[in-house]
Amino acid sequence: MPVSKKEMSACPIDAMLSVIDGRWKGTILWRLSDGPLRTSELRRSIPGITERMLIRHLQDLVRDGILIRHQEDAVPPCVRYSISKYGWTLVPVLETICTWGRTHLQRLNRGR
Amino acid sequence: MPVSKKEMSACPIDAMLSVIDGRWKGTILWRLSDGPLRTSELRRSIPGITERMLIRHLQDLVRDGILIRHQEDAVPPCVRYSISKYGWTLVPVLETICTWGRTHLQRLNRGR
DNA sequence: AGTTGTACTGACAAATCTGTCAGTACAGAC
DNA sequence: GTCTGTACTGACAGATTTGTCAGTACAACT
Repeated sequence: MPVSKKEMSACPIDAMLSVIDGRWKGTILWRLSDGPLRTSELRRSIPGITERMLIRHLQDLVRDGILIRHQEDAVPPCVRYSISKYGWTLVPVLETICTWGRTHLQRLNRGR
Repeated sequence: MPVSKKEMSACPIDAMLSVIDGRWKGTILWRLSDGPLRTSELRRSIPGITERMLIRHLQDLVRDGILIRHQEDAVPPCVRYSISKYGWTLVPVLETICTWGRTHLQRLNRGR
């Protein structure tokens, strides 16, 4: 049995979660849904994230086909990330998740 | 900065994922969406899960208000879990996740 | 009398994920 | 000539999650 869901079960729920699961992936996609950003712009727009984690998550998302990496061959390097056509199919799902999450947060706050 | 999303950020996406995140939680909810089950029935219906993990996840889900634990005081003990009214608001979200996950799995299979 | 089944807990090992730190190569600013 | 910024990699520590194993108390069955 796989220890992690990332090792890919045939369960569609697990398959979906393996794509957005990661401490910062939701936030990254959220930022990029307003338009493409450079690596350093993303880093500055997400308080608390480290460069290392940002790049690891970006690579995951590119590998899964959600993001596209545009590199302009220049010095200093200039890399821009954008949501792919396929990635856009994920955005409405994130919005559904977000809507439920918002009511959940309200429920938690009412609870005390 | 929290190491884990479980420590509760204000991000609605993270809040939602913290509820269903866990190696087997999706599967547990999936099984229970067909109706209440006893602990041991759940365990037998989910191949690969251990009793320890099942119980840990069940307790999380009860704590989050998603499941209800019905105990009949009898020997041997008889405990049944069902999805709460609040938990049912989560089910359509899981279905959305599942739908996307299914197309994602198809895409992965076409890719080789 | 020994085994099985029920629903759980506690202690701990193993796997995985996240964060920290140093280092790369080059350009432009000071 | 030193410092800053760019986009990354590699090695490793620390945290978190998952899995393994033993143990509980009682009843029913053989």
